Amino acid sequence: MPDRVIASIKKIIALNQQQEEALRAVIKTKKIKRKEYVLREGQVCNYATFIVNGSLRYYYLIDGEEYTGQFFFEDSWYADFESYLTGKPSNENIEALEDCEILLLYKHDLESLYVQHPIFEKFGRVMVENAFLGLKNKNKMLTLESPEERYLSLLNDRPLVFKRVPLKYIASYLSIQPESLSRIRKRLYMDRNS
Amino acid sequence: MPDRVIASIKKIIALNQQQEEALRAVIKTKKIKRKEYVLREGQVCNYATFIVNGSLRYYYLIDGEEYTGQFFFEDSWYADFESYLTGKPSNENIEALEDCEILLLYKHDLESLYVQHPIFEKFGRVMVENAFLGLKNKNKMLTLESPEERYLSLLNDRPLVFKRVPLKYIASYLSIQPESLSRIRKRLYMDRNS
DNA sequence: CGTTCAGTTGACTAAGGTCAATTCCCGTGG
DNA sequence: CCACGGGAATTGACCTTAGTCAACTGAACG
Repeated sequence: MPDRVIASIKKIIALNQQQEEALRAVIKTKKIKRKEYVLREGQVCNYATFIVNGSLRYYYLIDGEEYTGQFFFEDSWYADFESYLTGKPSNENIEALEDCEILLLYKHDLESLYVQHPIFEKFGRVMVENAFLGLKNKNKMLTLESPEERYLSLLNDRPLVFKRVPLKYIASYLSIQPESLSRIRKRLYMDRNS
Repeated sequence: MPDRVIASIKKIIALNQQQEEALRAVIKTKKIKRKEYVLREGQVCNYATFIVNGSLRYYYLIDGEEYTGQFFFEDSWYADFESYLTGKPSNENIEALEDCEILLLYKHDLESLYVQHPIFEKFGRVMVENAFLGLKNKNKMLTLESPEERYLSLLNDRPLVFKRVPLKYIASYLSIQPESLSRIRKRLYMDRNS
């Protein structure tokens, strides 16, 4: 079952037999059910999560409102790097949207790997870079696009999201109200047939 | 003149005499005039910039429109870490808002410092973390606050910006049109006196 | 003194927010 | 297997506010 995560890492760095074994030795597997949490705010995110099956979202809770930051599906990684890097408690909640099988790679173990096999440092660096890029993209989306454009971009770029995520979370991710998302969809539908 | 940058770094890591000398040896100083550029899109940002005097902003140019990402004043650092970390050309333009004295710490030199004095790695890590935090904060501002609230937050948190940055760039930073910023200011002013 | 550009103002439009009501869908328990 | 309950999604009515385009003002600079 950890084969998938090995394959994922091999897309970033080449591993020899020995390195692959070292990695396998520290990977923890875990199952969580829909609506359960990988991480709750207040906890330190001292691991990176790889999704084997299922989907996750993370959100902030502010004044009782949820603000969804991102969705993740199988074969992808996520960690709250703000918490991971600084060791401070996270203010993110990472929730399973579907039943999940996930793998955990603890910071402690990854740092041991760095020492034994420095090639893993590149992996760590790429993870952080990707998180960076993700944030920048979301920033761009929010600054450059109107709510309607954001909806269309998401529909175009990640149609899978609409198959597997409830609309209210998508609205939250797009920074609009569910009612507005509903109207945007209706408007686009009606425009198309006129 | 590099004393200020030394002081800034010492807030993050303790330096002995030898380490301080090694650092001084690689710091480059530079002066740029208002409206000149530290970096133009297409160039690789292979250095971090420390501002001794003056102010900078960075912006993206998209369809002929400028989107201001952030402002920086004396005693602060900036780098496009997306470009810095990946070595790819930047799509940011870093422009002087006022005449500036800046210091450059090249990636090449910083990496040599890592080897000679591993303590500098912490400095590098903290720089990346701070950039991360900055992005997250901007994200939060854009998702959680209305244009008016963004204006008020900026006014409250960084009044200096309003003393030293033209309103049109502030509008761009807040992701609103200059006309709207003008009306927001008027509205707030009139509400206060009624 | 005139040119230029930042900033403001006006008129208008469109789109998203809010609150309330309704419908739809799905899972659970009887 | 059906009925019911509850949350998700939609719809309606109304309001507020930002965007757009155009005109005007004002200040800085040569």
